[in-house]
Amino acid sequence: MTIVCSSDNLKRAYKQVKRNKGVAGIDQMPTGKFSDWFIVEGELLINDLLLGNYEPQGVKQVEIPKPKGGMRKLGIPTVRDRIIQQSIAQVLNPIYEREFSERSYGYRPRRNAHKALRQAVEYVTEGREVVVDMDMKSFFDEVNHDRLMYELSTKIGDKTLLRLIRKYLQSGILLGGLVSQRTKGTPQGSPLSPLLSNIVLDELDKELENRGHCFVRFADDFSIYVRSKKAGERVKNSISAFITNKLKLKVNEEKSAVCEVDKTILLGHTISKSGDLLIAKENIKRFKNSIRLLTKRKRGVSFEQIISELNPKLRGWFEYFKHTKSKGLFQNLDAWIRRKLRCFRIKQTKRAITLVRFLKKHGVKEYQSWIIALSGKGWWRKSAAPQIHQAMGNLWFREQNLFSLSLNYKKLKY
DNA sequence: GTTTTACCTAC
RNA sequence: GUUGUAGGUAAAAC
Repeated sequence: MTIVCSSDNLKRAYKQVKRNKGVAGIDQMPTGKFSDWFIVEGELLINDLLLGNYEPQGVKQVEIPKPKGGMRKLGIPTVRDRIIQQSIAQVLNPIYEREFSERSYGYRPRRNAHKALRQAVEYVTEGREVVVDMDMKSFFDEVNHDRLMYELSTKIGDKTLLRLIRKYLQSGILLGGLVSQRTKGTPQGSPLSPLLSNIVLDELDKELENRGHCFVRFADDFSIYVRSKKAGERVKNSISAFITNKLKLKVNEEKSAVCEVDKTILLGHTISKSGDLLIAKENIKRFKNSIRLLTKRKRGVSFEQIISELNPKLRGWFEYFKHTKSKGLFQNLDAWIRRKLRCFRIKQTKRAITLVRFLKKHGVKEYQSWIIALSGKGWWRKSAAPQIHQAMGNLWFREQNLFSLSLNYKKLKY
């Protein structure tokens, strides 16, 4: 079988699974222990795979909270199955990558949300200011195994490999088959499922292309850009019909809508009619909450520690949203973060005398220090006082190496 | 060149 | 007995 013929493929798969640092599956074998196990049992495993006798192990069910509320059910395969699936994915990927649509951006090498957004912005600047947002209803639950297997058999000649994939489908490890059907929601978490979802939805891409639509797709979320509301409704209805009748998938009618481009969210962004990217409100709220969590006073955590925890977060968030038009927002957020940190720092002093000593050390007059220290204001009110600003100015934060959203934003523009 | 860490998005 | 997969970005270390 192609996936295990070269030991290099298996090794690469193992490295990838190990790098992801996932937890152990139901057999309790952690990623790090697999190589030891493989030395002893590997030959048997490969033999089973070659003969088509291999049976997948069960999945571990875990629920994690979704960022937008609700829970997401995950089905975590054992490390062994993750490695096998990963090696299958490594073989299938190059085969399918060649023929996938240019407008499909999720789960693919050299493609990402930014490229999808850039394409969407281009559509908008061409005057397509109405967007048809389509949402699939529990996509993985609805995938028809026979359709998928047929599609795979047109590209994959290896019968043993096809049988193995079918086993994964049937055992509910891959797309949530019988095992998960009685529960609500779909377990995800298999290395192969993103690729398979692209294979299933490639048919949709091809149809949209044939009809000449301007669209972007990221996983099961896709948006079609049109010039008028009327055209939008028409497109929505006919694509909806195509999805239910031809693809045998379900459309979530409640979450699918035709609306003005600046009233919908795509990949965490909103696009204005002038073609500017803006950060979606929900994402700003979520971001501020996570900063709040970090700057909540924790026992025995130093100021430097907080900054070093804050920086990667700020940088990561900035990296994702740096292409947006956010000069003012970034400035406001910077100011808000600095105030949070001032508040955190003066809270650390606890007593008035310690606060006075701290302020004096940072160049505030003794008399002024006492005024603020003895004022009845709470910490958050105090943190905005001029004395506090004098002791911990914007420049001071730069010396502490606090990442600045607005400074980095300026840096990329000029 | 290799490794690690952190962050973001989608499911 | 508590966090999966894929893609991406940055930083650090050797």
